[in-house]
Amino acid sequence: MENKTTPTQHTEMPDLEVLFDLADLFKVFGDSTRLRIMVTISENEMSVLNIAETLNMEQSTISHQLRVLRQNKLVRVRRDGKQIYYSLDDDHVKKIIEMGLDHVLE
Amino acid sequence: MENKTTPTQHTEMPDLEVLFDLADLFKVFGDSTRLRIMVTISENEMSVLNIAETLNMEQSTISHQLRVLRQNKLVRVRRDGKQIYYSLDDDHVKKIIEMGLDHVLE
DNA sequence: TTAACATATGAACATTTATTCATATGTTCA
DNA sequence: TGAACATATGAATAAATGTTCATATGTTAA
Repeated sequence: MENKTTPTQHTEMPDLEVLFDLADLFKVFGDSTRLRIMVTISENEMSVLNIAETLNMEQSTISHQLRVLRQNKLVRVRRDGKQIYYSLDDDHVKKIIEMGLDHVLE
Repeated sequence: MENKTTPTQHTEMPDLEVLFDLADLFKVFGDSTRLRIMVTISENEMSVLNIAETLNMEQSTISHQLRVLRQNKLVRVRRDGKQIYYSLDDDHVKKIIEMGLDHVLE
């Protein structure tokens, strides 16, 4: 637990480039399809087709968005035969989503 | 072949509408100008012009983005004479940014 | 090898969105 | 009241982005 009474605690301002990267990260979370994918694979890994069926969306759409998630290192990939299974990369990702949910649901 | 075996229920999947709201929230964080504004006013409230000067951007740009932040209840507003002072709404907002920073900086 | 399936990708299109310019609204003080 | 200042806003523009369609790549089994 943190004590909020510290009077003059200044967090350093992150420099410009970091803030651009941060914006890019949040941009990835700022699309409902990607969010739904992340939530869908947050507990168990899933194949691309399985995700597409679950969300009732085109395989192509899911694949495109999975690439975005991959490029941002938010998902893990595992190939098994013809299928490719995706899962959330780490609990960090889940935490970010939950943090946002807290704000939305309040 | 739509026979989906019941998944092991861990956390409940947030319903569709909540995920849309969540995406909208992250969308707000997914712009570097808005992020810079939020970081800038995270410690001390600031007038619009002051923010614009600090970030070296047009007053109009800042004002437009402040409206977005206002509409999403991420900032607090206080008028004092001609000036209008903005500050971050609560520590929740700061937490979300810090959580994202953790991921970006790792 | 070929057929069937699973996934990825490029191009086109439509939609969203951030910024700028010009101007409106609102406030203070002479 | 009017001038000067601070902020907000509408319209226009340009850039970014998500989805779809068609097709390519990659894998397995016959």
